[in-house]
Amino acid sequence: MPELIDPNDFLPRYYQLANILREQIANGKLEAHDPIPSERQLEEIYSVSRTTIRQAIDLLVRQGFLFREHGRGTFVSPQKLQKGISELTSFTEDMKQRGLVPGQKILEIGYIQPSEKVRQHLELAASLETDQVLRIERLRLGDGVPMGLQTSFYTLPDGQTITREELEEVGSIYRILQEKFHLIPTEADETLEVTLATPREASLLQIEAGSPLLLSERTTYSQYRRVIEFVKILYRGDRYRYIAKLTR
Amino acid sequence: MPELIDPNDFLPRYYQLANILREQIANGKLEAHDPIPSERQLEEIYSVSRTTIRQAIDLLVRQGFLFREHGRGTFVSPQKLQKGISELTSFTEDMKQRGLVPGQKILEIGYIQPSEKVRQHLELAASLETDQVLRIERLRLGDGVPMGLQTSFYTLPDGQTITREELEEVGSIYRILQEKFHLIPTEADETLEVTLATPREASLLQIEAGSPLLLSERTTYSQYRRVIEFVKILYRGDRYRYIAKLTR
DNA sequence: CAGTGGTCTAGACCACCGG
DNA sequence: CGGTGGTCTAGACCACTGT
Repeated sequence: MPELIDPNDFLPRYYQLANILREQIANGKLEAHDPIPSERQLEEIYSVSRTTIRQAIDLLVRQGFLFREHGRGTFVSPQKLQKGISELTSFTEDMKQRGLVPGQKILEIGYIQPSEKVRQHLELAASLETDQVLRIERLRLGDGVPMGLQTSFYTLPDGQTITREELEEVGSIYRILQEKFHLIPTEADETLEVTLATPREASLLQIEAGSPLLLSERTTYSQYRRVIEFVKILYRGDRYRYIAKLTR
Repeated sequence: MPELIDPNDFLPRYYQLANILREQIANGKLEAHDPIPSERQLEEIYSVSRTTIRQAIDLLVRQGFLFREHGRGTFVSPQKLQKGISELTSFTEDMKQRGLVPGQKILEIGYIQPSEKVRQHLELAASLETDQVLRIERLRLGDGVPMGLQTSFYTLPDGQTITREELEEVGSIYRILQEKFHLIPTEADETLEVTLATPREASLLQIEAGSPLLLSERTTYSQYRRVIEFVKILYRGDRYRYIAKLTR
């Protein structure tokens, strides 16, 4: 017998229904390419309107769990690579998803005069003001070994800032941004390219100078579509692989 | 005065409305962070129901043109990098989006016995059958200069195939897949990593052996969530940059 | 408080697919 | 043809935001 929808639950009904269906996919009650019940049948089963049913199915289609075929039905998608792909994640979350223990070594934290490139990415006016920008340079570790060299830039509200002690204690800047500044990263533009390690980068990453690196540059936006941060990460070419899910 | 919605148009109303709003963003009538009219106002203006309005707005939100704030309104997103980001595109489309003229030189086209890796990506049973797989190796050009070396693998229905002449004439495999086999690429899983050019790769790409390359491996799925192709592209590290849009 | 987006209902007609 | 998903209507109540 199917789990039911509780109209008094704090979760919306379409969301409860999506969870029920996702659960049935996860535990194998529904297998890849199986049809799920039709929208009219689901209306009967769960006593919610078709609009709500469709809202739940829409969500699962966007998340990649189901696909529709006009005139035929709605079916379970075969799940390929791990889920959570092409989602906006912090380095910390990224490592956890890959099954590695994230770590960091803070190399430098302080205010600098931003370069033209950094100013553009942070959307700062090209003024003569001594716009000071918080710069944090960290060696990022996965299971204790160097995975990448990360340099991030922030413009924080008013006289507020992030200290080395805070960062060492909390570990994740995203957590600080969310809890202290109520900024939630919701979107990002990222570019990836290849580059070669300078002597300094090489020694920090424990590789030879001239080794190939994967360079990621990312601008992250808040829930209000304002820039939160600009981040450069140099990943060790031999240890890191980028994963993306594309749709049409 | 706003453009209007034609109930007899072959396009659905929510889609027409989305086009109208997208146009207003494109031509600057609506600027970044401007509020658009409220959903009740849009009901009045365009004489469609609120459900339809919301369907149009949902579409634009997913496409990154608008964002909502509960209790405040719906606003225009600042557009950052060029559109079409993180969408599933063929090499041909990718080059066009970057403003380059796509080109190709077919190096080899024929049937091979797939390696274990290729067989896994194409989801072929690890049987003893002499599963023959179509392999196409092409040098891909942008504005006439080598951008990447592409090797793709296909399992096509029955006795059907793709010939060199066909490919040379049409230019894009995606067009052949769509027009001849009615297969529409709708989703893909992609990984990116760094590698170094072998002597053969280097000479084809007109770079020095040992130069850094960006290696993309992609499995593409049809509208029925079946594997269509497995593609490897080696991009010249000095000429190609990968662009992605991430959401949360 | 009034106005916004978020959720939901109970209908309706259409376009597409299969037998 | 009956069943499927795709679109659409005209309402309703709720949760959140600002003043």
